[in-house]
Amino acid sequence: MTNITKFEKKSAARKHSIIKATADLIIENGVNNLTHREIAAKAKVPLGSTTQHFSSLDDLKAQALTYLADMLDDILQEIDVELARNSSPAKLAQLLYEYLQDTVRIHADVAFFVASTDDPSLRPLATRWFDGLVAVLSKHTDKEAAQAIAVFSDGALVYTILHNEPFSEAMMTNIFANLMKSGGKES
Amino acid sequence: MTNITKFEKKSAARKHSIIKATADLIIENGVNNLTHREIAAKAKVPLGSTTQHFSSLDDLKAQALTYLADMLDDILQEIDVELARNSSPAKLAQLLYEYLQDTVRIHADVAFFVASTDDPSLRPLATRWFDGLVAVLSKHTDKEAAQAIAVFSDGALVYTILHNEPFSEAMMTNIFANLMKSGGKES
Amino acid sequence: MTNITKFEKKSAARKHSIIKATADLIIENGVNNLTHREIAAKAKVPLGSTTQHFSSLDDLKAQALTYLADMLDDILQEIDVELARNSSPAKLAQLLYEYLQDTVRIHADVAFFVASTDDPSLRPLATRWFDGLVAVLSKHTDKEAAQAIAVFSDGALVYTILHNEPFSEAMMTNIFANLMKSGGKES
Amino acid sequence: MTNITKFEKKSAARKHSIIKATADLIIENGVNNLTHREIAAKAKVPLGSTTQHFSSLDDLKAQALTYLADMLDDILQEIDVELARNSSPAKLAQLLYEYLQDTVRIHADVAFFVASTDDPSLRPLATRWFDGLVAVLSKHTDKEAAQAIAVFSDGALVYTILHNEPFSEAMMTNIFANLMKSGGKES
DNA sequence: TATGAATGAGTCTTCATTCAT
DNA sequence: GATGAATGAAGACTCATTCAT
Repeated sequence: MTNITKFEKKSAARKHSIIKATADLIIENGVNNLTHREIAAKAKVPLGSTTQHFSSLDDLKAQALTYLADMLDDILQEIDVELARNSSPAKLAQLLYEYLQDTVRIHADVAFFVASTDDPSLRPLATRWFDGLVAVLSKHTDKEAAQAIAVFSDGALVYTILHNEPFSEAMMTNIFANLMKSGGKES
Repeated sequence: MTNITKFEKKSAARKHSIIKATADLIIENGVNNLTHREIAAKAKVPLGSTTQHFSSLDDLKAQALTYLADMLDDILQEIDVELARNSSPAKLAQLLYEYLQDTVRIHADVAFFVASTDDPSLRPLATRWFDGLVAVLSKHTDKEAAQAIAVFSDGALVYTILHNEPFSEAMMTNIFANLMKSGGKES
Repeated sequence: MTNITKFEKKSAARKHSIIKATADLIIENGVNNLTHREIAAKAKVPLGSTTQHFSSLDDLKAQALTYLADMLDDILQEIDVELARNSSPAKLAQLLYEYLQDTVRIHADVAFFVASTDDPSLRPLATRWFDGLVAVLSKHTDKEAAQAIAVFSDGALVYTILHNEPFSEAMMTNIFANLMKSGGKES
Repeated sequence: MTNITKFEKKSAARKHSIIKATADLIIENGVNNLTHREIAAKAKVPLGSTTQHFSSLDDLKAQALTYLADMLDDILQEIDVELARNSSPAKLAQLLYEYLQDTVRIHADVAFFVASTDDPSLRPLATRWFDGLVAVLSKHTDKEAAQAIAVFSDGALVYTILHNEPFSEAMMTNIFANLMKSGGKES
């Protein structure tokens, strides 16, 4: 390993720690309350580092949101695996209920939405979860039901944020049962 | 009409025009991008007027959001009236589809959500639509189905914002049919 | 009594209540923290009244300080009367100690000083107490001792403000005894 | 000298020049009439620099007052040295008379007093001179006389400010003679 | 390349004073 | 004369971004 690569590694590590700190602050304070100073403090790097590696605060924000979106992909994969074993409405409800209990992830989801409200170029981050969920569900039900469930799950996210508690697992079980059944019949 | 009431009327009118301008800007630019200067320009009043009647920008924001929320109540009442005549899933889907086509109103709804994300005291504004819709729907189906439809409709709102087009009316018809039927059975 | 005089009386009463409220606020918040709004609120008069009867806030401040200075004259007269009966150092110390315990009056004295620091035209208000005390004391001791005691008493005022408790009465007795004795001898 | 220390030196120099400018303005205009703008103009630095190194205007004010207080300590030390050689009342009167002739220093003293009137946390600055003077005097007379002289000297400061001329040196000589004699006798 | 001081544009907010009613 | 809405000047403060070192 040459010195140059060492440098690069070090630099990349620092860059990553800044992205991570930014992501943490997005979860904590919301996506509209970022400042270079707070990010530098959280990441324990000099202020200059937060402008050195990123063309602007918006750029850094976008990268942090992307980082968070990648994280959400992991949940999706877990859901995919679980549904392969058991795709009953109750199982699906359970999996989504767990997701709604994860403060970090639902705040990340909110951040995608809020950010894309101000900057349309960030919309793909906000639709990634929706599209992914539809794809996973489509393996077990028809496309229309999959979409219905995905839309419902976004509604449940909103409910959870506004009520400070996840939408009822029992009701989700019933609802998913109906949506999947009907989906199967109608498509 | 005495001079005093004339005064009050004029003053109230100006205050209202500031609130209206703020509401317009919320719809146009999002709830996180308000400044006294832009509000004053939009309302065509001097900068000082925007602080004369409101204790802070947050206060003004809250009043503008309340004004928008009151506006949404009107739609709800229309839906209430329409459903009294015909509460079929297709009719419900049609009414919500119309709502989702109204850019101003869905952006208002988003503003409630986004604002309450940063300031919990604004949450009641964000839940007002949800609670109202549940109340209206409860006249025609059981409570659980009413909630399911309301949650779904929030999801459809998110879908609409993120995709720049309302969620399919046809699919909503199917979905509501299932949710209402099931609601009827289970309760 | 004609209507006009009634008006005048009413107007004068209102003006006086504004001056009184201003004086109260000077004691409470210091002479540098006056606003028309707070004065109007304290006096329970409309905002306009506080500018109608006074050419400026500085004018109002000056009148309020004059009102307070007049109040201090009363103490001086009491001291004068008391000293006529007993002009011993102990009596004098007791009288000044009482004065130093009166929060309102010492804050008034501070206000004169602070105000005259910013506006030399107010200096006469600040020297009125000093000059009056010298005059009263001069009846019982020579001029030089009278001045010495007056200067000392201003120092004791400063001490009292900074230490939040009056300067020792016992020490004042000793000190006055020396200053008066010496004054008698040396002049 | 490394680059880093060069940086620090330059930065510290600028910070110091801002504090110095603030101190100058306190002497010139009084402690209640500071603005960032005037400070920046006086220090010949951009407006932003006056907020870069100080958390608030109050913080800057406090640092400027501390700077002035440190300056006053120097006089005290001179007095200490002089009194070691000759602690006669006449010498003491001469030293204090010199002090009262120094416009900058007496205005600094006034600033401590006025500032601590609005912000009790600044009181230690205002009592520093008094406590120091008592300590120095205590080497040459008893504690009570030392306190008496210090109180008197605060009174003489007030006199000087209000009359625009120092209190008489001759009278101070007499007064100190009496206070020290009595002190000597009573302790 | 890394750093953080420097800058200045822009923000909210306060309030004396004016003046229409 | 009485009122309080209207105005705008001025203030404190924040912070993204630049750039000298």
